[in-house]
This record gives sequence, structure tokens and C-alpha cells, in this order.
Amino acid sequence: MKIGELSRATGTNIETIRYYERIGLLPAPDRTAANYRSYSDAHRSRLSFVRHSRELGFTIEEIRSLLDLSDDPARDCAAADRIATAHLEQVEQKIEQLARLRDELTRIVGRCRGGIAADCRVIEALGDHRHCESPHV
Amino acid sequence: MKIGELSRATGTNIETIRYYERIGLLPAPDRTAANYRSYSDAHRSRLSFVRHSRELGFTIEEIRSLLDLSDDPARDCAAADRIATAHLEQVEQKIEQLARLRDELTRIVGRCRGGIAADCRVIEALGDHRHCESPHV
DNA sequence: TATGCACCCTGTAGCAACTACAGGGTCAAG
DNA sequence: CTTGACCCTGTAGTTGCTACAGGGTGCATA
Ligand SMILES: [Zn+2]
Ligand SMILES: [Zn+2]
Ligand SMILES: [Zn+2]
Ligand SMILES: [Zn+2]
Repeated sequence: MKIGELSRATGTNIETIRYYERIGLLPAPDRTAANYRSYSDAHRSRLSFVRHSRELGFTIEEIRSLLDLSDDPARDCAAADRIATAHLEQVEQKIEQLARLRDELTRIVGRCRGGIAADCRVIEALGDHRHCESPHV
Repeated sequence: MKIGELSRATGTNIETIRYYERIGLLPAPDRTAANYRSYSDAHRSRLSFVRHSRELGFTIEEIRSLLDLSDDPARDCAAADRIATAHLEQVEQKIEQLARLRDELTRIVGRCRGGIAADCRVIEALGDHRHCESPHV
């Protein structure tokens, strides 16, 4: 499989595939006589794993650890669980933070009654946290 | 006010203040005889505006537009309202996306029963989106 | 007077995770 | 024999900072 086919098969940008190789996330594939990369099915499924994990928000380093683990099928899977659980917790924290942000932004946006910038409550609220009702950080 | 005082007064890293000046978000202040930056109260409140807006998740470019607007107090404030509303919508979308992620991650994490990596349902789920119950993207 | 220390300066490079060229080579079809 | 689709390497850009390196300044103390 050439890089273009792998790109279409996994929905991954070609530049991204080369980037993953450069940072050691995907192993370097064989080359054809013309120096084209030639991928196997193992590459395809590894890349699918990476892309899917990225879509689920895991960082490259987390994915690296997860790949290490699945490369060594006899190891205890507790590490994978720990990574996934920690990531879930981070997502939950991020949601809470964004919800606070949303509430504060809703209050701020709702205060604009139109008119000139000098009188705008939105601009006023952005300039001074004392107008806020939550710490939002 | 020297840069260290401004830094303490606004809770902004000194490097960040210089960065804002470099990208034209803060006007270059006067200099002392020793070439030290010397800030006025106008600088201080402008920087507070920037930091507060950043805390609320606005991008630098959005803040630039908001500052342009507040620099011209006679202008109609509708543009500010539009920026803030658009930002609020983005925050809401991000929350929804993260909520989908959280649900999917919760399902995935819940499937691990311990054991070896070869049998791990978490690793399996990460490798193949067909195990997912939502599109989560 | 020297010297220590806190503070300031510029310029550059690093982070994450890509993305986008520039400037070239390869290969099959018409 | 040229056109077009593909592939290659290497480098630089994105966002919003942060962290030096390598210097200068200013004030208090011994
Ligand atoms: Zn308004
Ligand atoms: Zn606030
Ligand atoms: Zn498991
Ligand atoms: Zn999925």
C-alpha cells in the first residue's frame, strides 16, 4: 500500500502520516525501488489505532504508551486502564471549566442593549473581572 | 510602572507582556533612561482587558477586534456582541463534543476487566471505531 | 569601592500536533 | 514526449505562550 492509499483508507492526511513516522509513532515502512513508502496491514491498523485515539482526545505520548502496551500482549493491561481513566477525568474537568465559561459568557452577552461602544456592557464586563459572578478559571 | 510591577498588578508573566507588545496587542510603552519599559494606567487596564478576555477563552485575534472597538467609543457595539456571541456558540459546541467524548470514554473504560493486554477491551476499543456507539467527532 | 542581588533588556528556540509549501523525482496513459 | 497524478525531503508556519542565554542597570551593604 502506498502512502496515498493508506491516507484514504484511514482518513489521515499524508503529511500527518509522515509526521507520525518522523516522531517514531509509526515504524518506518519498506520502500519500493522508487523510494516510495510501502505499507502493510499492520501499519494500517496501527495508524487506525492512533487516529481513533486522537479523535478520542488522547495525546501523542499517551498513545505511545498505549501502543507499547499493545505491542506486548502478555503485559498487564492496568496501565492502559490508568491512562484512559486519567484522560476521562481530564475531559470531565474540561467540561466543567467550559460550563463555567459558558455561564459567565451567557451573562455577559445578555447584558448588551446595543448602542455605542462606550456604553457597551460587554466591553465593560470583559475589562473587569469584578463584573463576573464566578471565578471561571 | 516597570514591567515587574505591571506583571504583579495583573498576574501576567513578564514574558507574556513582552509577547503582547511584540504582536501589537499592547502599545509599546515609553522607556526610561536605562531603556526600561515604563507603563501607564492605560496600559494596565488594557492588559487587564486582554488577560480577562483570554481567561474567558477569546482568541488573540478576537481580542484585537474587541480592543479596536473599545478604542473607538463612538462606534456601534454590535461587532462586540457578535464576537462574544460567536465565541459563546463555540464554547457550547465544544462542550457538546466533549460530552460525547466523555460518554464514549466512560463506556470504553468500563469495559476493562483486568488481565493481559491481548484481551484488554480498552485497547480493542481504541483500535476500532466500530466498537463505539457514537460518532464522537 | 567593590560586590552582590534583583531587576531589566534583546533575541532565539521550544512546546503540541499538525499543516503547507518549495523544489524536486517517478510512472503510466494518451 | 508530454501531461498529470503521485511520491520524496526538508523547512517553516500555526496558537499562545514560556524559557533560556547572554548581557546591562540600579541600589544596598561590607
Ligand atoms: Zn454592546
Ligand atoms: Zn471574570
Ligand atoms: Zn484492560
Ligand atoms: Zn470511536
